[in-house]
Amino acid sequence: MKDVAQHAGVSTATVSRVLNGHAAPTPETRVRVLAAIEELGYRPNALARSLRTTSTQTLGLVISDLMNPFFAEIARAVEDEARSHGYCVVIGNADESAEQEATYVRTLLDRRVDGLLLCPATDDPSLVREVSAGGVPLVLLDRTVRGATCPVVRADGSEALTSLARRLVGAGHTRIGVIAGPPNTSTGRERTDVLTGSLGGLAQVVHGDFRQASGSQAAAKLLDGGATALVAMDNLMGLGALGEIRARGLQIPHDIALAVFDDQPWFPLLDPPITVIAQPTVEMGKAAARSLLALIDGRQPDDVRLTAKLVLRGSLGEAEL
Amino acid sequence: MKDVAQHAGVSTATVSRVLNGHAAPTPETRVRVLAAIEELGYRPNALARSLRTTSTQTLGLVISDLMNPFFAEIARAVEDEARSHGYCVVIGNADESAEQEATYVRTLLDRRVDGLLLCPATDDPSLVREVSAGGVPLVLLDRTVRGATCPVVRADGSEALTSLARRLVGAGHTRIGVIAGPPNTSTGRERTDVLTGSLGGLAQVVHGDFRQASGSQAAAKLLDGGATALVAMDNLMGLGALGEIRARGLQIPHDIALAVFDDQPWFPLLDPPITVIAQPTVEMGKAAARSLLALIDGRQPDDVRLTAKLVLRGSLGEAEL
DNA sequence: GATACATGTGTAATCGATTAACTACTGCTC
DNA sequence: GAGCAGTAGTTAATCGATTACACATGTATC
Repeated sequence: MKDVAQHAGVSTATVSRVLNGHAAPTPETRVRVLAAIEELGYRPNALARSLRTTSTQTLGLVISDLMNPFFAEIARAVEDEARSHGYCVVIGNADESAEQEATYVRTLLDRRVDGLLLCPATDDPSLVREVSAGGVPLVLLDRTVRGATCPVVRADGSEALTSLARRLVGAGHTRIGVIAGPPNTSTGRERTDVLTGSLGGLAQVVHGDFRQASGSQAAAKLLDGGATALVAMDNLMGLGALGEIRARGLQIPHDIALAVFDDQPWFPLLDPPITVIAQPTVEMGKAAARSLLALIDGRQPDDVRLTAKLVLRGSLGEAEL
Repeated sequence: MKDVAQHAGVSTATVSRVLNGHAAPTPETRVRVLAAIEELGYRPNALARSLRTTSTQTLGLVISDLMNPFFAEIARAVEDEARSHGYCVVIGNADESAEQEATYVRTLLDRRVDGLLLCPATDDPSLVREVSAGGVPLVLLDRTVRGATCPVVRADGSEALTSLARRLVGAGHTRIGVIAGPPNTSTGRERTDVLTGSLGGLAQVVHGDFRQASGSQAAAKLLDGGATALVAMDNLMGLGALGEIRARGLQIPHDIALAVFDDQPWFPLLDPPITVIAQPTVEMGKAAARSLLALIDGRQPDDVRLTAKLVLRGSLGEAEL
């Protein structure tokens, strides 16, 4: 910057003003400075700028797993929305581990992100409190924690789940296997509670960990238990369940009915196509980014609840008639 | 930091020394300082540290699309490897657009990333030159550019592709549709060249853009042209092709043979399971991260070429016998 | 007891920007 | 021509760390 100033015959203050679009400099000076910048190929140091202004124009996003297409799409949406407002996004992979999540959150705070989006690995509120205590704007995404005091953006699958339950019961299923998420995550618990609630005593629940392998194992256990219908509570466990069903040579929906929470582009390609509860993923990501930006801006955004929808495609068999 | 120093009755220099594990401070002083840090909940400002040390412990990763599972997995692998070496990764989504790619690269340079991983959207070398001119360590991943002067990490599918071609020809296919990537990307061009080369005159090529919709369109065109086999050059275009095949009610492999470049976890679940050329995605990501870290470390890593493998699953029909 | 040397800590410059406070100049009014 | 306002630009403090250098103290050497 000093070089540019010298080159243009002005002080660094003037260069800075030109850069930040202040009113002061004459058009003439402005042109000279811009020419010098151009000529020297000068690019301002964002670190120095941030240190001085205490704003990094960066959001932190901590999610459980980038390879889970659900979170990848969320990340994509957050990134798009943030960029359109001039913000960058730093993504942290927590790998469904609370410690790694905490590590990442602290790293991001150390780097002075302007705000943080978090998909908490567990519903333990201590990390959230730590962030809030630091005064950093925080929005929870997809999952919440016990007694959360910050804005939360999530999907509401209650209606879809009860409707799904009604259909399964109506079609005469009496042993319905639920491949549930971890009970210490809000989504894991809530979805399962709603579904088993509407199923009366017909549900058998096995908890997985939102990963493919656990889906296979849970499916195996439930099939052994005589289940005639399976509901997987996220797309990766659904993938695992599908693998197990295939490995046993079972036919959907004749031998086993299947529904999965969270849609994927390839579900319609299976034979039969898979019935799902589709979450408005992109909208969730965008809404969360918007809420966070509002918070950074000093406003106090409301919680957002977007409804997930039951999409019937054939894998439930007669339950869809 | 000043507060901590005061609290511990030492100077900021000593605090800094304790923080950075210098030999100097007495165990006694060290304990006092650490106690003060603990008590005040002090966390060093990474921005200030970076400004002074000119090292951010951050890598930049610019990819085409986070929602493409191939890139998501790459990102995941890069992130894992980087973290295990104490580095963070900032991910930028270029959306297969050269301008957006350039914008992102510049943003990352402005933030003084210690090194950059780039999956170039086109094979135009100007952006690469710009980065190199700035003296920032750079490694290309998956794709290269014309006359690249930096390390490149990519998959080599030649063997798998020629082997695939041999099988298709051997099975008597005479009109083989190739859903190719954009000709201005190195992977798009090279894969297509190798395949059409080994197919003699039997190939019909339609170019897509590595996205699902283009895969459907290309498949439609090729099917209209009488193709009896399709090869999609990436997983998203493969997804699109599958959709088109299904929409027309065609049976794989009876009516149409299909192979896809790049494996996905759900390909084995289709009926029949899809034959693919599997890339060592995770290894690519890790290798690229390692190369970049080596470069940052002042060493001069070699190019890496990992071989992609043909995985026969049934969607080629008699070509697999 | 003076000299040298090691050791632990403090002082102050530095990284590269922003910005409040100040100065110099121009032009206008009375 | 003094006084005042307004404008363009400079000087220097500041953000929060690191680190070269200086300094004080304690120990070993002759």
